[in-house]
Amino acid sequence: MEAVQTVENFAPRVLAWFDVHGRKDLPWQKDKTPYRVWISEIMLQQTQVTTVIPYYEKFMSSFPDVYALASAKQDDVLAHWSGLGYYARARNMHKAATMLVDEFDGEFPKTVEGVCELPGIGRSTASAILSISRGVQSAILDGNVKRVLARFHAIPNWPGEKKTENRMWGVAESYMPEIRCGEYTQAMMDLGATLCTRSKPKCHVCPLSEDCAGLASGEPTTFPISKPKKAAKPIKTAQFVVLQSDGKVLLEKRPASGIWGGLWSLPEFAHDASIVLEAEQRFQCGIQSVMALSSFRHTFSHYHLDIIPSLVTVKEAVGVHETEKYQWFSVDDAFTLGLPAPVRSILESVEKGDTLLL
DNA sequence: AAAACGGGGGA
DNA sequence: TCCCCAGTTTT
Repeated sequence: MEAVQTVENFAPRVLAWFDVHGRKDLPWQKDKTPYRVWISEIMLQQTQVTTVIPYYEKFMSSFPDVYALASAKQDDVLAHWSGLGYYARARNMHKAATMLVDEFDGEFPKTVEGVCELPGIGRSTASAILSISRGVQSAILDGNVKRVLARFHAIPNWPGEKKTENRMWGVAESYMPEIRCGEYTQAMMDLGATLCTRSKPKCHVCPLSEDCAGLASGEPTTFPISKPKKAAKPIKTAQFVVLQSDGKVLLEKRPASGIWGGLWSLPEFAHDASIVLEAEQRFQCGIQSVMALSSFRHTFSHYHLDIIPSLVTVKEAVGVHETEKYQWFSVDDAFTLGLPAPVRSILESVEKGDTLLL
């Protein structure tokens, strides 16, 4: 037995389902002019159907056509948008209306490329408008369609990846039928919004369930796979001490490998260590004063380091012997060495005298 | 708390 | 070309 010829059967099944279960009496489905469909698509990008309906009705009665919208005050347009969010889209829409009137003679462009020239309209929205209002054979790829296709093919990649998205565009176009284009677009949106939902999809009544790879996998909701999370970086904390004596600061040479390998850094203390106790113990010297410097976060590729720097002055450098590992430098000389960026920054603040408190 | 959403705009 | 953003809902 041959596998089901999906490309042949996909759209007919979706359309047959739509004929029975699809929504056909929404306000923007009455008089499907490009203008009315356009406004609905922009509103629906960000809000559920039930919320959009009253906004749409009011918007249409105030701005019944592109000329009314183009000649409206931006404030008035924004007032009609108030509560929908993403106000840049209202501004884009208003701008697009003036462009349509001034440059397109009030007529919507006939091609996807042309419609995409308008601000706020990209490939998917352009295809939605043209297929629904004019029957143009051009596929959409909004969140609903991405979910349906990702499940149907058990696509193992995140749709946010350009490569994956491009492949999905190819699939979407390949399923776009030659006839009933507008209804097919509507049907795919309805399928995603009412059946193939993010959680608890109603696979048992889905017209595509028979050869849905996502369902076959047993875990359809794992598709589309979610954004790869960049393993929340651990946060480490350390105290960095600028030990200062006689105008010089003590630097510590880092081991050749690992973080900041071979660079000159500042002595580090555990975040909960007492500066005074720790410094006297490690360096056998009398502390004269301790001043806090501003704490800040340094981020590595794999963790955050919260740095708590302080400026510690000692009476004499006695007890702090210079070794391979520890050496005294004037701040000016220190700047000529290889220093980790945060250490350089701490020394700069010391040089400027940016201490916080005694 | 984090991801999703569709397109714009800056790196 | 890639990445981040807006502003709200959903998970």
